[in-house]
Amino acid sequence: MSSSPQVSNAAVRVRFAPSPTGWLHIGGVRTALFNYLFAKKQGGKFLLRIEDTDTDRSEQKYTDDILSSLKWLGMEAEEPLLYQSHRNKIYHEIANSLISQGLAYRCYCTEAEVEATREQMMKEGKKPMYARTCRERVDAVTGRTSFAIRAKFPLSGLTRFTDMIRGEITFPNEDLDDFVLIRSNGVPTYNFVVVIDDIEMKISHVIRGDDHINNTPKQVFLYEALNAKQPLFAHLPMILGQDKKKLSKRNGETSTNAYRSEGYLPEALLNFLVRLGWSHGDQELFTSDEMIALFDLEHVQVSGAVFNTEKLLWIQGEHMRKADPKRLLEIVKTDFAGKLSTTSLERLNSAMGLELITFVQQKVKLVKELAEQLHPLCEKGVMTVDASTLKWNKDEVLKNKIKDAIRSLIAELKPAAKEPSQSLGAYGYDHVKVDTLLRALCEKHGIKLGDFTGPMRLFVTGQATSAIGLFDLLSILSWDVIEARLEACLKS
RNA sequence: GUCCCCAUCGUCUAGAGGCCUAGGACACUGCCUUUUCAAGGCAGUAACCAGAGUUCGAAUCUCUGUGGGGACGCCA
Repeated sequence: MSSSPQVSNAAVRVRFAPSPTGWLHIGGVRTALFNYLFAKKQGGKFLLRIEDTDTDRSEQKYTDDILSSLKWLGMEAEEPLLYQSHRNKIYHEIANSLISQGLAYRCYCTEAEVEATREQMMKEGKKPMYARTCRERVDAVTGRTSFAIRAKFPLSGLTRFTDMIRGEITFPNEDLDDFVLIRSNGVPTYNFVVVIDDIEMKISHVIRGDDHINNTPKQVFLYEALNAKQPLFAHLPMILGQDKKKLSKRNGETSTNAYRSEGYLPEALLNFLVRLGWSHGDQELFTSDEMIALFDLEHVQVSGAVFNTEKLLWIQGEHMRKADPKRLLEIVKTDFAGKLSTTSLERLNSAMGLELITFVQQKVKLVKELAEQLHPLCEKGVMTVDASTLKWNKDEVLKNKIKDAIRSLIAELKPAAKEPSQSLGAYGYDHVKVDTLLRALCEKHGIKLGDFTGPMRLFVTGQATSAIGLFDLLSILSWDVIEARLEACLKS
């Protein structure tokens, strides 16, 4: 995504902070996008942090995927990435300092004990929480060496913060837990490190999914405990599946690379995503520059949005038609080479290939479909086709008339193509001329144009449905290929 | 269960008290165009969760109810 010149506002710093425990989630992309757009619009910076504190589930391949997908989408970090796994020492120092200030404490309870009280409270109809057994403990428990570190969260009062999208949100402190800062295995938790790192990175605006609203009071407590200035919070509505529940693998495709391999263009995916929870009047279609110029938090929706694949496909089609054919050619070559043969790929690189793309991109929506359409058109030989559905199978007389007409057509075109490997377009047979010629032949042989073109289209395009008209094909494809395919048609 | 958030066509949304007999888009239906159609053009169906209040006036403000979602982890 390119960025138009904006006023520089160095104070605006936002981040996208995924955890590398899965492929880049499409909902994560929307979060990243809103952060990115906000930063670009304000002239601030977009940063990236890898939240890999969950050592069991974090994997390098997922980090690689997140980075390559973001690059594909044109949203790259403007400062070096921060990896939480590299900052363990700092987290421990801060935790210990909180203990010495009386803002955190060591908890010697085992996970099983904590789990037991949680279940008990649930049964009693209370909010499941830690029983605060170790909160006022002064010494270590005899016989136990392993401990977690917990926040000493206030027992009463209110914690509030202002959300830029929803206004003031208030939580009674008594409903909040003494959450864990450092696990007994020494690994710090999300709620703890997110605050430390946002302070370290000088994040001014935390823009994230609204599933984090409930985490915010815990984090507000930590900002105060660490004596740091709170960032401004903006909680985005969730992206929902068709079942109106949080989008997950169960109710829709969530990995970004899946959309790429389906043949979606990055700008189309972003355009679709930006309209999920944000609007600018009646405008549906945005270029990447327009998104940056128009984006604002004021028009972000508060309620969840269902991920609508049909609309995504429509937006994709709109962007496909506007895309630069040269760029589409490159995408076909890098992402969809497998849809073509060595020969068709080679011939696609010619002027003919580019001309075909300009036609096919008007009809087809996905780049994958573009590649599939292009293959038989660029192949040199005769394609195997299923002629059983042709109308002429039911009418022997018609079939002969059509074949006669095709013979006449070959007889007329063959001498015209002085160099058979050239296209007839090179000899003046453009769309209009082909049109006139075919209509004249139909009249002469007493057949309908539709009946005439049916079998020809099947054999020339090599497929049942073609995104490009026969008249155009006859002038674009090289004559030797057309002739061979028409001959095959005569033999069928 | 407890806490938090939310509530306009099937879906994405416009809407900041009168401009709303609620607008746009996707999808759907019909028609047109046409050399196939998967493109294009035109038209149509379709919504303010309910009830009270505030007001001359409410989709817009308040309250209650209902419904939905999210969070309640030594996941992030």
